[in-house]
Amino acid sequence: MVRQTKENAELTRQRIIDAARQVFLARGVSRTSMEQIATAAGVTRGAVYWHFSNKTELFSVMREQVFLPLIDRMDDNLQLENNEDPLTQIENFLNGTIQALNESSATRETYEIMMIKCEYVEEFSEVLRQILNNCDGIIQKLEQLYQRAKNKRQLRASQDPEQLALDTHLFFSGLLHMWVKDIDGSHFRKRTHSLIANHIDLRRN
Amino acid sequence: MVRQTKENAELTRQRIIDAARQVFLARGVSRTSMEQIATAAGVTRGAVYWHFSNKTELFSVMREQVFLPLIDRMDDNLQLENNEDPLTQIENFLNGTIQALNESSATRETYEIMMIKCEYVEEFSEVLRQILNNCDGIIQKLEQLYQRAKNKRQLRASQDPEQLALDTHLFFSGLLHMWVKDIDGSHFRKRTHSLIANHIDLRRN
DNA sequence: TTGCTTACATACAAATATGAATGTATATTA
DNA sequence: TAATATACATTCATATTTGTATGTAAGCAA
Repeated sequence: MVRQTKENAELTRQRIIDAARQVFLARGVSRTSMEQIATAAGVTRGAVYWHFSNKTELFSVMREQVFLPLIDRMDDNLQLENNEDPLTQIENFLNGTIQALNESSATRETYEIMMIKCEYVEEFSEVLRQILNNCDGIIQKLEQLYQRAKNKRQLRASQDPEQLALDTHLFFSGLLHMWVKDIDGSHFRKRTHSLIANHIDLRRN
Repeated sequence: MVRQTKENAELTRQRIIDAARQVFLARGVSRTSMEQIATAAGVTRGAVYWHFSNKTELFSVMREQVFLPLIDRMDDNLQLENNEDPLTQIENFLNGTIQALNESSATRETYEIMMIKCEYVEEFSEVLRQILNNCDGIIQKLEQLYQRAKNKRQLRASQDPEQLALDTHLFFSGLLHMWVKDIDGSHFRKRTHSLIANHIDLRRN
């Protein structure tokens, strides 16, 4: 088979991305060779290089396929116009992210690759900066929501929205890391819901 | 120079470990070759292979040089016999760990390597399990301290020591990650102290 | 239908890495 | 002080990986 139709080529491209995710997950990004990805996708390196100029680009595409939609969802979920009560809105946002991990293996695997199967050096340190920037956005939105909660007297007195937002972000950042590392689910995965509820409850008036 | 005295050999060994840390930090563990480590240490690969059987062993030794003392310090700091008030004890423990990062570049660099310059696959997944186990120990001790705090009526009513311990652990886990990633210090490093104080304050009666 | 392009496969050259084997001069020990 | 073990350096054989270059059959446009 030498020349595919356009749609088939698109399928091949996606198969390569999926294969890359599998191999990255199993062997780590650095140890993964283009040959291994090609084999896993059922093509040769020629095909991989035709679709992607190198491993870094392939990694970026894989990452963006999962993260761009995720960021959109976050933006939706953290909208200020939402008329739910702010604290519940935050809780829903946190739960929603965990739900995305539970429901989509591509999302789950990509998170795992990015957290414990990737070394952030050279070309990859750019990715780190993007992550940091994304964090900033989330923190800002959390702060605004906490501010609204404060205005509505939902918070116990003397709580600073900025500090609460940072605390929540760090909590959730830690939770995601533990969720990913806790592969067998015994420690954290099963308790996520109550951990989040408790975290929010600490703030409630 | 062909045969060193025992003490000199020990110095060489330590130079190799320090060199490995530098190269791991700059290039990531996977991309680092024994040759690069040797060059950085001012020896040849022969010397490196003489002291360490392979890169994995060298990595483990580097890690343990920093983490074993650190775990000891944690154990000391979280002792129940300490007669300080429990919440302050937790706060001191958290601040102490951050202080260790600030004061020792070896500690700081090793943390950074382990968090964003290492891929936890194959031989390295064992390390992940060790980390998880260590976390369990910390969580348990935090829980006991929160229990003592509760007995002393330091906590606001209806707070569960186990949940508080988990929340604190996740907060601190996230903080360490952000601390490491936030290289230029603009986002988190400078505010660590107040973040910790605020986290503990949320619990105080 | 012809001719150009596409979507790959195959082949090639260069670089890099590893572990082990071997060499060797000096510490150390008996 | 002779024998041996140590602390390396040097050499070697063997993989692996990468990017590119080239080949090729089939799709597609004119």
